[in-house]
Amino acid sequence: MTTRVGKKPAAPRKRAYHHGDLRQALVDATLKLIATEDVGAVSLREVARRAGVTAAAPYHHFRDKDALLAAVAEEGYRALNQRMDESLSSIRAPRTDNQLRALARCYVRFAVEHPAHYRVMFRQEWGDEEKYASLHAEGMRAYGRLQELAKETTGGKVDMDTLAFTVWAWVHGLASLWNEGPLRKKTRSDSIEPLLERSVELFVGWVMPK
Amino acid sequence: MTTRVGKKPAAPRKRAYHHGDLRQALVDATLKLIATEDVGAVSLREVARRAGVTAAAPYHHFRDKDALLAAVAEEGYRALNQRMDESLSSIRAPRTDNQLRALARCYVRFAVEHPAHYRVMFRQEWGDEEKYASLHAEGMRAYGRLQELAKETTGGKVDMDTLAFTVWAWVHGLASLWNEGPLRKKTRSDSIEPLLERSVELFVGWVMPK
DNA sequence: CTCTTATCTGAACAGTGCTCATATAGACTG
DNA sequence: CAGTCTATATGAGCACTGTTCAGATAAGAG
Repeated sequence: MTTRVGKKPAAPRKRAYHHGDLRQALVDATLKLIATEDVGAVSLREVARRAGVTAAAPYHHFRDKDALLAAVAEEGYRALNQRMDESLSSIRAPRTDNQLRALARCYVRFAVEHPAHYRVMFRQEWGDEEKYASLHAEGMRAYGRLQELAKETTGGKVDMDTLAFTVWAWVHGLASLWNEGPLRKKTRSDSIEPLLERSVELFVGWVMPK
Repeated sequence: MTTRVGKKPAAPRKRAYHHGDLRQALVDATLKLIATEDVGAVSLREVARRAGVTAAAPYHHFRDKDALLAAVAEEGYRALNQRMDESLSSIRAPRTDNQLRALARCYVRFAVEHPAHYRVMFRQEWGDEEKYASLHAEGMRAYGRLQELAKETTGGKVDMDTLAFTVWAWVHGLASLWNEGPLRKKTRSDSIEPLLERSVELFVGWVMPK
């Protein structure tokens, strides 16, 4: 039947079929949608509409709506990872404290610049790591950077995972609290930058005292 | 028909057409729903169904679905605040480090024990603080505890708000990362307790060095 | 007792996720 | 080239959703 016969060995590029590459087009349409609207405005039908295709077409590329959103989330992690790489490689004095500063800043900035996208990345639905394996893989790449940094900092002797977790919790908390509101209301500025800068210095002072 | 009590001041029993306190019944039904299912399973119609009422009835008590969820969120903050109060008042040696430990533990535990409820409390929809004034008020009561603690810690001299924010970000991050998955997968235990305990000691050691 | 008002119903509308039989267009085989 | 074969897209349809609205009903005020 329509179950895979194993003939097609992971086509590197989907050529011009009916649409071209509908899968990516759907992901892009979703990204464009959540860039302005919030994630609640994402409906499979609207996404299909924007891709110029019927409501049933996406089901040939994604198992269901969650599968599309998972692909969007995965691309979020990819973008975040790339940004972290760029940020780390552009440090003049690559001491661990500067690396922590760079990672924290670009993590929080990414989340604040793309709130809906960031929210999709952390939906509870992605819990099943077999079902969403590639998403988890990409997410773990991000965590890997924190782990490496933690290893350098602690010298591997004490509880490096706890440190990495705690750092992640901190930046994720800053970003989430800002994006979801309650934190935003307590500060004068409409930018997170001042708060971010102060929190970073506070935190770095704790983790890496001179 | 069941018992027909003449007076009905505080609405003990669901009565026929006009049922005692539908508003609270709807909130309770939602709470019962998200105690087992996740928040995506909450539909106004299902909640109405469980309250033994038609789909249109809730609209006499809540402007829309979000208004119901906001009431649920508000009750979440109330429960959290109560738990924090109890926790703080049951400390033997009320030093600031013990207070921070207590707050962090009971905050994270609440979030982990009621993941869906906690998630509702931090929906981006509550951004409008005029529209959801009472919700924001209850949320700020929770933040107030952190602020007080930060004031005691810093003696009011340095950046107490930054400290309070950072602490909040930390506990919120721990709870969120655990609930939404990525963190959970990196630890052996199916309980957050070991990780929580280590993170708490790490953090307290930073904020309040001996 | 009548009248008023808050509450609840039943029906309806538009929109959703998803399935299925059917149509079509590239790609593969001969 | 013709003749498949299969992935892709369609359009209709189902069950469900949030929300509105005219009308029924109950509870309380006069």
